[in-house]
Amino acid sequence: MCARNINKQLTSTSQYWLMKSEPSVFSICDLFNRPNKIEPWDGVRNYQARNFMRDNMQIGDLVLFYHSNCAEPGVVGLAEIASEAYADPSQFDAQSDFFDPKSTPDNPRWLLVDVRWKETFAHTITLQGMKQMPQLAQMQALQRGNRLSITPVTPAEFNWVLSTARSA
DNA sequence: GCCAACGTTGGC
DNA sequence: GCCAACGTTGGC
Repeated sequence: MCARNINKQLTSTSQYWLMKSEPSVFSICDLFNRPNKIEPWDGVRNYQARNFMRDNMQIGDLVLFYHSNCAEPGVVGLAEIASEAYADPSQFDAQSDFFDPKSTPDNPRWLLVDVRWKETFAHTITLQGMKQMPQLAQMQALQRGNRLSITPVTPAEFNWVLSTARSA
């Protein structure tokens, strides 16, 4: 076993995540329409978000799928982590917006995981609504100034959002 | 489109 | 290692 795997076992902290996507770029409907409903989550270019994928995510972890930078920002559905972290191919593609000339296949800087659709909520759990919920007052994704596209979610927060979505 | 907040870059 | 300049995110 390599050091990284040992580290992952020791430091794994979350089974639940919130992942943001701009629906004009990639929405939960786009995920639903993918073959096998799976999409490689490419384009993450933030070290903290990368480290979550590399060090803490595990296959089967559940994901709150969040639409950002749109008319009604909020959690729109549920997905799951469907792969270990691996090199993001777009970093090697000179035609891609995500091209990184400083990265090499021998030592890739950026990783991704595959994400699989599980559920699309009947109603969006809006950012505005979540801000009113005392149960979510500590939720990392809701803290002022937070811009991370991937954040851990506690089991209590996750269960609250999911039960709210399903009872709406 | 504005702009606050934040991350990254690079000169020194 | 500091920090100013710059780029990006994302709510509004």
